[in-house]
Amino acid sequence: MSNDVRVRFAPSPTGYLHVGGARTAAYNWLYAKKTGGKFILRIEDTDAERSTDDAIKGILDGMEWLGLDWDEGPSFQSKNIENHVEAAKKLLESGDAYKCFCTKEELDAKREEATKNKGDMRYDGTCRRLSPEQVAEKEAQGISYTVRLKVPDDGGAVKFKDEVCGFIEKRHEDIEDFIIVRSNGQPLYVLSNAVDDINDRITHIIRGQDGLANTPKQILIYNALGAPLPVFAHISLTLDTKKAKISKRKHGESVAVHFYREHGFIPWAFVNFLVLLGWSTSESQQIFSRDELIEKFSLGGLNKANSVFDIRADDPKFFTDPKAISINSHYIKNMPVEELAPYVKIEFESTGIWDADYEGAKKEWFNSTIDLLRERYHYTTDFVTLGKAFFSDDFEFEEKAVNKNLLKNEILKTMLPELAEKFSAMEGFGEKEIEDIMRAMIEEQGVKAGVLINGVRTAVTGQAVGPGIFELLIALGKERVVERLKKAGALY
RNA sequence: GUCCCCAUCGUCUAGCCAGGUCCAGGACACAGGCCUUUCACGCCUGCGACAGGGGUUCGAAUCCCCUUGGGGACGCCA
Repeated sequence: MSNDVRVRFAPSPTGYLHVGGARTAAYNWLYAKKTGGKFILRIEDTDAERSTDDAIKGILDGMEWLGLDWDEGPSFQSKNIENHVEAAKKLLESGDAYKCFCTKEELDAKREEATKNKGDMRYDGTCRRLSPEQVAEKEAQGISYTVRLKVPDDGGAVKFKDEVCGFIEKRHEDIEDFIIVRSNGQPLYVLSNAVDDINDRITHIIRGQDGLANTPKQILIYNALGAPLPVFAHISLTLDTKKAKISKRKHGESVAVHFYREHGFIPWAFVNFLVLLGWSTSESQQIFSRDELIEKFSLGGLNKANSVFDIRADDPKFFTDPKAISINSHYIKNMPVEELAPYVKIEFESTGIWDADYEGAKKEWFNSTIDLLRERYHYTTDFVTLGKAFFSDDFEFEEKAVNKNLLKNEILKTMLPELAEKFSAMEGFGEKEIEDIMRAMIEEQGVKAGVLINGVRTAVTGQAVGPGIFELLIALGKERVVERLKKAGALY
């Protein structure tokens, strides 16, 4: 592969980074990594009305969190406006563009008319037919004008090969003379975007299929400007369960990257999930390490058909696409504990139960405890919710668990404190010894094993579920176990 | 309305370009089972799709056409 591949992600900062954008960014990033090329981040902030600094920060934060690092930028499109205007001037001089004096009102009226008659809504070319004298006259009158690209009327077509959509052909007659500069002199997206891509020497444009309709127009601009064409790859769109394009407006937080960060996702797990939405290997492999994904990624694996992001926003069990959860859960269970620990640390810090010793004297204990717990967790946040009792004395007793495992068995009211005594008298706190003591007590009192075991679990963790009891007690430590068992009587 | 794109299990998809090995494979979800002190994990089994119709062919999920369905673009937004 050639080393001068240059790809870009060019979001407009009108809101947080959403899953669709992140997915597009990920494909670009992957392609750059794969080819040893450069990944450029360009913020298309020319819509001053809608662009905000918060959104810029949100996008940058989201990209960083996902680990999608860029090689150049972020550059801001608003800084390049001169270049765009310059390009338009060139186009005007070469005769590839012309001035249009039609007012917005006239245009709106014509469009409305066309809508009413169910006709063509495209520009009718009125000003294209103006003679130089007429143009001069209108200019002399001080009438403001937009600049339109003069689409060839030679009966030809724009033809190009898209890496995912295949060969595409659009007849010139089907493209209207589109506006490239507003009447106030400000360039428009089709122009700005193309000129920036030319200036940034972008070789591969990997973007959503919603950009497909713009492509023939932009190719016309490239051609008129004499710039070499990049390779295009228009990726499928991400739809919601009703098959509509996902948007911030409609779906709110559940499509925001930061939402997943807040809900305890491992960033790479989320990238892994996102990439699979419209891309696959011929083996349908599901889990990829970073290096493996980079190695196996190719534009050819991109699916043409749109894919559905199965947001289950209203489903109490899932809250988002079950597959995303499943992949996250897989990473939590299988990634090296040392790599998981930093993510758990973040949760601890924000909950205020982080202990610096977890990275020092208690590091071994901390790592082995999260290793013990992670088997049944899906999110990093689970460590501070479901797992809180292992790290803090300030934990909740679940009512259901207390009812089922403690209150139903009156005998535990005395057995538990008794067990505390026995544990307390132990020299160490080994698994074998703990089991022997508990088994003996079960025998002695003639209760079912599960009664004591589940009762102890609830008494020391407040929950009805969790790791195997012996491992659990060791993880908790003798001191905490004895203390909590002693207090168990008070729960009745 | 005009132009463009797409179409395999509920969801993500493999297979399609180079037709037979596909009564269609994997993953998630779901159901059942095993394991088990709980809940998970893990393992096993099951449920479940080539949108419809025409062609071409000895043979079509794969090629062609039509229909239907879905999506996108059509803005002096990006």
